[in-house]
Amino acid sequence: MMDEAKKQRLKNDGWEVGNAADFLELTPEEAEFVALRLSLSRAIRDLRTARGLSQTDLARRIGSSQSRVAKMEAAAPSVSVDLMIRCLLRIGAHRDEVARWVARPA
Amino acid sequence: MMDEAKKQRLKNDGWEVGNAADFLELTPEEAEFVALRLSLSRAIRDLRTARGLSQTDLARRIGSSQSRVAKMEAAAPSVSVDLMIRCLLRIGAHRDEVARWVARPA
DNA sequence: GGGACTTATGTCACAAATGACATATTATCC
DNA sequence: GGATAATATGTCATTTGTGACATAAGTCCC
Repeated sequence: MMDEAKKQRLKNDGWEVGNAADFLELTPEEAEFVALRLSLSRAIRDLRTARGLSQTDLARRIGSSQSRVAKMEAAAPSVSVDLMIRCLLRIGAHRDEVARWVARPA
Repeated sequence: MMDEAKKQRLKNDGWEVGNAADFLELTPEEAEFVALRLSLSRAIRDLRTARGLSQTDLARRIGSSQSRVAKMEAAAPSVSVDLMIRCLLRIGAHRDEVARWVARPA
């Protein structure tokens, strides 16, 4: 978390401090959607590293490429929620776990 | 639920009774994925009717067409999970509710 | 039976996602 | 600091998803 002192300094320099939703002017729904995507992407990275797999390993396992795994973990816009969920299920996660990540606060 | 008597009759006629996963020979992950999709589609219909909206109303609200709403509620293959989730959030559902539907058994 | 309304199904032009590949950047070890 | 592995970023042809439209089929009231 950014401390108050830094916030004040930035503000003096002409910056406002907010979150991604503020910056990109997202509606609340849109903000929830990106948060959901972020949470899923983190889950993929966590699960993968927990299993001791490289991105290349995981890619092979789910029939995709290393670059796409990287993009999934970065929650890149070119990655759909479908893909992330299918990926998680493929690693052995179950619906209820996916659900936890869907709900998990950013 | 189909009763046992009917199952027996069908079997006598040369049918086996199973579920969609059996029939389509889905892997367990794939089966979980379609169950997840089905649950979301039902959620959309339930939420819509609970709000007293027609498919056309909902379509307008989410910036889509009546036909697409119909396809969402039918969990048609041409509908992505992304779309269904964005739709639910747009109607006013929140991440934790979406999560419940994601986890809900078929 | 004929409107008015709602939902289902088919099609299509266009947009977005996907896997693959190349290449760049960043650790990690010697 | 060079070699090696891991991760990130860019591009592209093909596939898939999307909104829109038309039209069929079902429902309800008169």
